[in-house]
Amino acid sequence: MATIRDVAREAGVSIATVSRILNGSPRVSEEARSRVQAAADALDYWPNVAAKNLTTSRTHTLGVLLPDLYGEFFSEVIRGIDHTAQREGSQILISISHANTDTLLTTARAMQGRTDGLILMAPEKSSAAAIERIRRRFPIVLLNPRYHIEECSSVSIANREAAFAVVDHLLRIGHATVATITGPPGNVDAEERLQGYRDALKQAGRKPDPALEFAGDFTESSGFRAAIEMLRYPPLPAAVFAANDYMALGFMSALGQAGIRIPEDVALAGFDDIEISRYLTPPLTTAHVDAHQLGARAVRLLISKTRSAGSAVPTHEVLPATLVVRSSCENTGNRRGRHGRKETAGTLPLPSPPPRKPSKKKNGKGTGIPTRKETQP
Amino acid sequence: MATIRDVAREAGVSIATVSRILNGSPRVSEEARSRVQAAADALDYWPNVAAKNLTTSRTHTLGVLLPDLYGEFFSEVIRGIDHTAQREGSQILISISHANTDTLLTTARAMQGRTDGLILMAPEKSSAAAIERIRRRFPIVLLNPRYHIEECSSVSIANREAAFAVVDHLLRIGHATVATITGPPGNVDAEERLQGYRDALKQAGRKPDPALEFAGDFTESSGFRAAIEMLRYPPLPAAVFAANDYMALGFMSALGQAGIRIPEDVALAGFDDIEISRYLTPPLTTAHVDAHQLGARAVRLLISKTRSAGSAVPTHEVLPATLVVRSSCENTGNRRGRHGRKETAGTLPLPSPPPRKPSKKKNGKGTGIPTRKETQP
DNA sequence: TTGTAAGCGTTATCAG
DNA sequence: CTGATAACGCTTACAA
Repeated sequence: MATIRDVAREAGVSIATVSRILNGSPRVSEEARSRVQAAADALDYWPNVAAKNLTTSRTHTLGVLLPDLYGEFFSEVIRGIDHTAQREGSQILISISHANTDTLLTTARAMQGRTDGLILMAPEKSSAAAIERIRRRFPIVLLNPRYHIEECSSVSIANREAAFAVVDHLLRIGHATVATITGPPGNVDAEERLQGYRDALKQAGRKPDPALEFAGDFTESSGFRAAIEMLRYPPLPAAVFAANDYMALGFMSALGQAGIRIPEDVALAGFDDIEISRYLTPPLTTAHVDAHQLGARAVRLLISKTRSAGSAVPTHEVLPATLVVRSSCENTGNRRGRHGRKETAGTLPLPSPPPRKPSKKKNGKGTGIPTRKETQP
Repeated sequence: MATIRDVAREAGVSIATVSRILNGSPRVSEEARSRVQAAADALDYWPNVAAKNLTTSRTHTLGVLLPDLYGEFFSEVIRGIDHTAQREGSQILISISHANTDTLLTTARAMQGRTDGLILMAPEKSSAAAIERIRRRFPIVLLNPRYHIEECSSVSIANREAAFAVVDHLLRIGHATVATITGPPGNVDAEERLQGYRDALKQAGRKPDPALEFAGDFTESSGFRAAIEMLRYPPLPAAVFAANDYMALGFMSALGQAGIRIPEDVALAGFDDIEISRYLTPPLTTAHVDAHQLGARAVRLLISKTRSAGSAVPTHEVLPATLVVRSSCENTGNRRGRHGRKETAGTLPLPSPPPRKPSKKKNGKGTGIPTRKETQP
């Protein structure tokens, strides 16, 4: 492949001149400029980015270290990161699935010299030590985990507040007992959501009951298993708060098989508002998390950090989550009654179009939980 | 940050020795080894990867250029890529959303010197010219698009064959008319699936009817709109094949609102088998695509290509897709009859656990369409 | 076994 | 405005 030297020779100038021209330096003659451009085009010259990185010690690349996520949340976070990075003229070097502190460190090492900073999502508390070592070498922004490492900037989700809002809603509309299906132990999101659940109960004057806290791990199948567990020891709770939508999905599936109706027999709410939640039967009440925004914020924070060269004080942004009320949590007051779904007559009523996502308000730092009542999609 | 020179000074050896030791060269004295290790640890030395890339002209990094995908398919492809790359000791540099040929080229340029090869997914046919330029500089593997660029290795999905199998199934179980909701025009997957649909009709002795081909664009809302369109001009077709699951989802949602039942009033099938398809009411018949595998294959192909230094002939792998039959496409022979779902008695039957994914058979190159009949999840 | 020194492809600092 | 030339941090002959 052609190097800057080839271009210089072809254009009959020095490599310094080529470099200047190709980087848009102002003090160059029009004549040299056109000769160099022609030569570069003729040779189809692409600069070697690694070499450029080395001399400038700027890479215009952001490292992204994620746990082994999957599904929509994962994809939206990445999209948010990449879109924003692209707008800021940066690329992203991704690595997923750092199982443990060791691989986390290894991956971070592989970023040395190739990234200007790191976006790091490590929901396990045990990674704190590794993070401490990493942050001495890179500007970093922590994604999501709110167990504060005060020295690092972070952007996280108002898990506790939103979970509180969800459960509070269930209680307010009259559900007598509210159970929960938790996320994996040691996971910060899971713990914060559980805390929100408990706080809501307490505020309503009820004591959290361990028998109502079913262990899950954020997978559908764990929601499915939790349902089986509940069915084994009746009576069913009036309502269930699953710590994420996937578990709610598994829960619904199990109940469907057992012939139990939602919300008539059990009300249900989830967390995350994954795309399909609104399409379920019934549509799922949940807390909407703007994953795209989460990634976007992290990038902006990180980029501003790399610009101010470490002098800046760490910022902690908390993204609010929106309570989205759909029919899965209704209190029909009609437990074990007749069919909820009405029989349709022979005519074919035209449905209304699906609702759009909530407008993305830019009210960044608040932790207030906006509520939205959604009609049937 | 400490460089190799600092370590050398600290250990009292030359930088060459440090390099040798840190890269596990055999011919070094035990004494030097321990001194260097100690120095490296003390200084917390992390080698600069960009510099290493420059000297060795190997990066152990794979570039991944994707269109603006989202959702599970996207996330699974990336996971498949990253997992496999990690196992092969490589990292991935991702860039998504190359809207057009221009940005595609720009992004590829940013990879120069930083990646050993490129995995490229560009479902729009118009990118062919750009691909042609890129492949002169990098070993590349094309993901998915089967409009053959013979010179490039590729791994793609048996879109046509699987779509054929789906529609063929609908016809075989007795659905008189089968409509389709298509993907966006110009998209290779969409076109191949449409072709499979038409071929199945033809094989059954029917002429494809443009009035039964509804235009969609792979989004839920386009499925929703297609449903409205169908409702506007009765009668409904006996069955509908949506070119992906998201559109099937939107379709179901619209029909649910209109009080039309699936499969009693209209049978439905999708494509992709996204995670939630099995949890829908009713569970969705679809073609299972192993997105993770797709990514994994691409990585293996690319890595073997980088090793054999361009001498190898291009390989074209086609990943089969599995027809997954669930209840959304049943022929109840009971159109507009009574409720399909049986009323449940007072007892609570325990559901069976959710079905697992099909076992990932390693029967790579075939295009045969394995079929799987799935009981209710 | 170890050290010296020549690159790798750029940018950036000087003189001119 | 332009050209030498010294970095950048590392690997790797080639000598010793």
